[in-house]
Amino acid sequence: MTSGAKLTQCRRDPFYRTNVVKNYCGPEELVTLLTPELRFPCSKFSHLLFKCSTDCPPMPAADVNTTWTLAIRAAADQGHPRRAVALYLSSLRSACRPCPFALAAVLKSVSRLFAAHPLLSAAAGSLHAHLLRLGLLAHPYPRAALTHLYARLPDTSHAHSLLDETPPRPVWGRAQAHSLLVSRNSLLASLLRSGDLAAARSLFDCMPVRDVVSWNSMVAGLAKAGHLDEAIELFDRMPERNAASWNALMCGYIAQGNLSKARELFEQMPVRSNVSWITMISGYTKSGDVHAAGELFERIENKKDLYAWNAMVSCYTKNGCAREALAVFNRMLKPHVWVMPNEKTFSSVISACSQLGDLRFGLWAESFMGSVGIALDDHLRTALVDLHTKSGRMDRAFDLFRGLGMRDVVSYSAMIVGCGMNGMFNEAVNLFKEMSDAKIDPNAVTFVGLLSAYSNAGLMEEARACFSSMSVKYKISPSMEHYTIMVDLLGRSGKLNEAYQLIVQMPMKPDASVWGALLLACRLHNDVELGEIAGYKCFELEPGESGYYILLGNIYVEANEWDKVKRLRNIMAEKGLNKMPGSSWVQAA
DNA sequence: CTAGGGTTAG
Repeated sequence: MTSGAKLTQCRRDPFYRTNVVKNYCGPEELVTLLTPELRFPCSKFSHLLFKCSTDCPPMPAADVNTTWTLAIRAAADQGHPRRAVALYLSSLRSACRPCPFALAAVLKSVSRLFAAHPLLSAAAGSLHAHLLRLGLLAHPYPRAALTHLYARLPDTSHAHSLLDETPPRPVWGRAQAHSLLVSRNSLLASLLRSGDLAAARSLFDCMPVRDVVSWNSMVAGLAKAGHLDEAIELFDRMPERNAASWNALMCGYIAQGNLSKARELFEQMPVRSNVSWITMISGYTKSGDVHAAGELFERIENKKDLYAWNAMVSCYTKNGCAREALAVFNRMLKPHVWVMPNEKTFSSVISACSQLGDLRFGLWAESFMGSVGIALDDHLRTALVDLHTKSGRMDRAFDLFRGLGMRDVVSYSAMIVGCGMNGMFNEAVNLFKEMSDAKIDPNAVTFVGLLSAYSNAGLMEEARACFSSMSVKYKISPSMEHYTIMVDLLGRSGKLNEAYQLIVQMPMKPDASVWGALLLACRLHNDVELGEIAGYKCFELEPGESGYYILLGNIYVEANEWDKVKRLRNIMAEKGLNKMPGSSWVQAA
C-alpha cells in the first residue's frame, strides 16, 4: 500500500478524528514503550530459547515476511508472549511489512503480558494508533484482538466504540461476521469478570449470533456470582455444550462449597477435559479434602499438564502437607515425566520449604529457578521472604521485600511476622506504620506478627492494646493463634489467672496450643492448680504427646506432690507413652 | 488462525 493510500484509509476510519491518532507511535516509539516489559530473565537458558527462534535458516527474500509471521504466531500460540512481541519488534526493525495475522498474535500477547498492568491502557492506545497508521484497523482479526485488549481495561468504552464503529458493509465477508462475534464475546467476558452482570446480560440478550463461548461465559459468570439457578437455567437452554459448559457449572457449586454436587456433575459429564480434573482438585483443595484431591489426581486420564501438577503441589502446600507437596514436585521433575515447572510451581514449593523449615531445599529451588531463567515475581518474592525470615536471614528477607513491585497485605504480613519471630520489634512496628500509611488494611496474619513482636519484647500493655484494637478498630476477630500468643505472654509475665480467664471466654474451643501455652507458664511459675487443669486439657486434646505429661510432672515434682507424680506415671504406662529423654522426674519417683 | 472454563505468596 502506498503511503497516500494508507493515509486515505486512515482518514476514513472514524477513529481518525478522535485523540487516538495523537497516540500514534512509529516503530521506534513502540519499541521504547514495549521493551521494558520484554526484558528476558537474565539466564543462559532463556537467552538460548530466544536465539533459537530468531536464528531462522536463510530464506528467499519473498518468504521473509511469511517467516516472521509464522514465528510470531508460533511464539504466541505456544504461550511465549514475550518472545512473540520481541519477534514482532525485530521484524519491524528489519523493515518487514506487518501482516494482520502477526499483529493479531502480537495484540493477544500484549494483552497477556500487560494483564492488570498499569501500562495496559497506554499499550492499547499505542497499538491502536499503530494499527490505524498501518491501515490494518479495519481488518477483522487485529480489530477483534484490539477490542479484546480494550475490553480488559476497567473502562470498556473504547471496546464498545470499536464494536459500534465497525463498518456496516463488511469488506471482509464471513471473517468479519465471525470477528464481530469474537469481539462481543471478549467484551462479554470482561463485563462478567468485572461483575457487571446486568450489562453482560443485556449484551448477551441483544447479540445477533451466539456460540458456545458466549453461552459458556454467561453460565460461568452467573455461577461464579452465586446465581446458580440462573446459570442452570441457561445451561439447560444451551443449544450445544462442551466440557467448558460443565466446568462452569461445577465451578459455581464449588464456589458455594457444595463439593458433592460438583462431584456429581463431574462424574456425569460426557467428556472431561484437563480443566475439569483441575477444577475438581482445586475444589477439594479449598475444602481441605487432600485425600480426594490426591485420588482424582492419580485418575487423570490424559497426560498431566503443568496446571495439573501445580494444582496438586499447591493442594498439599495449602493444607499443610509440605512433605507430600515436595514429593509431587519431585515426581514432575523425573526424566520420564519432565514437566517444566513455572513460577507458580515454585511459589508453592518455596512455601512448602518454609513450612518444613527446610532452608537447604528452598535455596536449591531458588538457584534452580535462576538457572532455568524463572524471574522472581511478587508472589515468588513473598514466598522467599517467608522462607528467609523463618531461617533467620532477615537481611536477605529485607532485600527481597524492598525489591517487590507492589507491596500488599500478604508481603507486609510475611515481613512483620518475620520481624516478630526474630525479635525485631521496632522494625515490625515500623512496617505496620508504613503499611497503614500506604492505606493497606491489615488482616489476621498481620496481627499474628505484631502480637508476637510485642510478646517477644515482653511489652504487655502494648500487646493488650493491640489485641483489643484488632477487633474493635479493624473488625478482625482473633483466631486461635492470636489467643495462643496472648496466653503465652500473660502466662510468662506471671498473670496466670488472667491468662486462664482469657481462655475461658474464648469464642471457640481452645486447642492444645492454647492450653499448652498456659501449661508452660504454670511450669515457669510453679502453679499446681492451673497447671493441672491445663495439663489434663492437653492430655485430652493430644493423647499421644508425652511432652505435656512431663511438663505437668515437673510441676508436681517442684511442689513435692509425689503421689500425683506416681499417678501420672501410671497413666503414661497405661497409654504406652514412652519416657522422653530428660524426664528425670519419672526416675526420681 | 482471535474469544470462554484452571494453577501462585503470609
